[in-house]
Order: sequence, then structure tokens, then C-alpha cells
Amino acid sequence: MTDSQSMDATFAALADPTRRWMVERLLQGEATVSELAEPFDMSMPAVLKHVNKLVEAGLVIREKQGRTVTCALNPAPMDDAQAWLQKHLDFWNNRLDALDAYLAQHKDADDHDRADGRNIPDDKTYL
Amino acid sequence: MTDSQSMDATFAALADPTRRWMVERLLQGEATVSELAEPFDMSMPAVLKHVNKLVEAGLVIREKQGRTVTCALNPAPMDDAQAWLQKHLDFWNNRLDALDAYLAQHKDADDHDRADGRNIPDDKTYL
DNA sequence: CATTTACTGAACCTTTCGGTAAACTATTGG
DNA sequence: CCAATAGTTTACCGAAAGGTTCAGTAAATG
Repeated sequence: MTDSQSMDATFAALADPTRRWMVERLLQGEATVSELAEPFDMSMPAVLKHVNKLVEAGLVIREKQGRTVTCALNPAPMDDAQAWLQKHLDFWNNRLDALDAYLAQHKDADDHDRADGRNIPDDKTYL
Repeated sequence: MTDSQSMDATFAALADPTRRWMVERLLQGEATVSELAEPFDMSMPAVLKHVNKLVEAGLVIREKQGRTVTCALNPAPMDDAQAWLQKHLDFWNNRLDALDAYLAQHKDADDHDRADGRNIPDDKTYL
């Protein structure tokens, strides 16, 4: 699977509150499928589909022990998604900092907001 | 919209390579719908649907000027998604650090890997 | 005014998503 | 051995995703 496809799967997996809850639950430690199902008013097959989607996205590892299946978290793909977001937010913040610098350098006439508010400039970009 | 729903929309919006490319493009500065469509071998209505999904997720703001529509990025929802991932990865790293500490404290008999490798322990959790 | 340009809307198609019910497999425990 | 438990598979459903085509609207432009 390419990086892009892997990221597709990761973001898609996290785009559902049921699955995000499961990730949070697994952060506390391993859990069986039944334990993951417990808080939800949902049939087992429905739960299974969610778990499988997490497994396919590489976020969860399953291990069968007798008749029970224990699930464990593998945060590596989440790390990639986080890195993608981080990279973009950093870029954005640099843009805003450059805008700040620009405004500071030209603060002869008009007083501007921002420098705390991080609001979006509704005029042209300065970078 | 609740926080959870907003995060659903954000993650779902980013779960598509076309839309991730659009976000990257908009990071460079504003763009019209046509400019966003340009690199894709895709009909305009298809592009429109992607743009609208980004707008509905709050990631993009549209402003009509004459007959063209300029799109601008609003990274606030991305910030929320990033924070969610960050929180969870931090939690996970703390767990691994605790495991390191545990292993260091009990390193009488067995030599273990990790402390660099960040591999997943296949036995019970220590936290 | 006529035509291109830029976007929008509506209808349609196929695949995936999120769920169900019911039947099945394989442990585990009495 | 029998029954409860844990999980899986299959078939089905309605809604949403991601795409298409074709027609429509409204602003620029010759």
C-alpha cells in the first residue's frame, strides 16, 4: 500500500466516533472484541466491521487466544497522520507569522487585530 | 455541530487524496475552483463535491467574486484533529516510557530490546 | 447582443459504509 | 457430551461517497 492509501485508511478509520472510542479504549490497554463491543448498543457483526476496519488501517493488531481475540493498538499510522497535520499547521503558522511581521513593519497608519486572535485575513495573502 | 461530529467531518474530509491535495494547494494561497480542479482528470461537478465537502467540514471558506469563487483555507478544524492525535500519541509514549522504566528497574536477569526501537510489547501491559 | 467562461444543479450509476438478522465454528465449562 | 460463550460468515438493507452527463445560470468579453 502506498503512503497515500495508508493515510486514506487511517483518516477514514478515525472518521467514526465508534472507532475513535475503540482507539481510546485500547490506549488503556489490550481488550477483547467483546470488551470493545460492550459500551455500544450494536450487534456483534457491526462491531466486528469497525474492528476490522481499524485492523485494515494498521491501527489495531489482533491475536486469537483460544476462543477470544485480544486487540492491541499500533499507533504507527496515527503517527503518520499526525505528522501530516503537523507539517501543514506549521506551514500555516509560518504564513501567519510572516503576515504578523509584514503588518508590524507597516504599522504606520492602521491598527490591526491578530497577534493573538489568529483570525484569517480576508484580503490577499502576503506570502 | 458537536465536537465529535466536527471531528468526524474533518477526518473524513482528509481521508481522500484529492481533498488532501486541495488542502496542500490552498496552503500556498487562495485558489479558484478551476485552479483547484486543474491537476485532476475529473469533471467539474466532481471537483465541486470535493470542495463542498471541505467547506462543510469547515476547512475551506468560499467567497464568490463575480463569476469566480476563491477558496481559502481555515485550518482550525485541522488543529482539533491534530490535537486529538497528539493527545493520544502522547499518552502512548508515556506508556512506553513507563514500560522502559519498569524494564530498567527489573533488568536483573533478562536483557530486553526497546529504549530505541519503540516496538510493541507482545505481553501484558505494564500501566 | 452573442458567446465564451465559471460555476451550479439535477439525475443517474456503482461502490462503500454502517447497520441488521440468522446461521455457523470453535472453545470452554458443567 | 451438552450447552453456553466468543467470534465469524453470509446475505441483506438503506444511505452516503465518488464519479458521470447534461442542462442551467450568471458574469465577462468580443
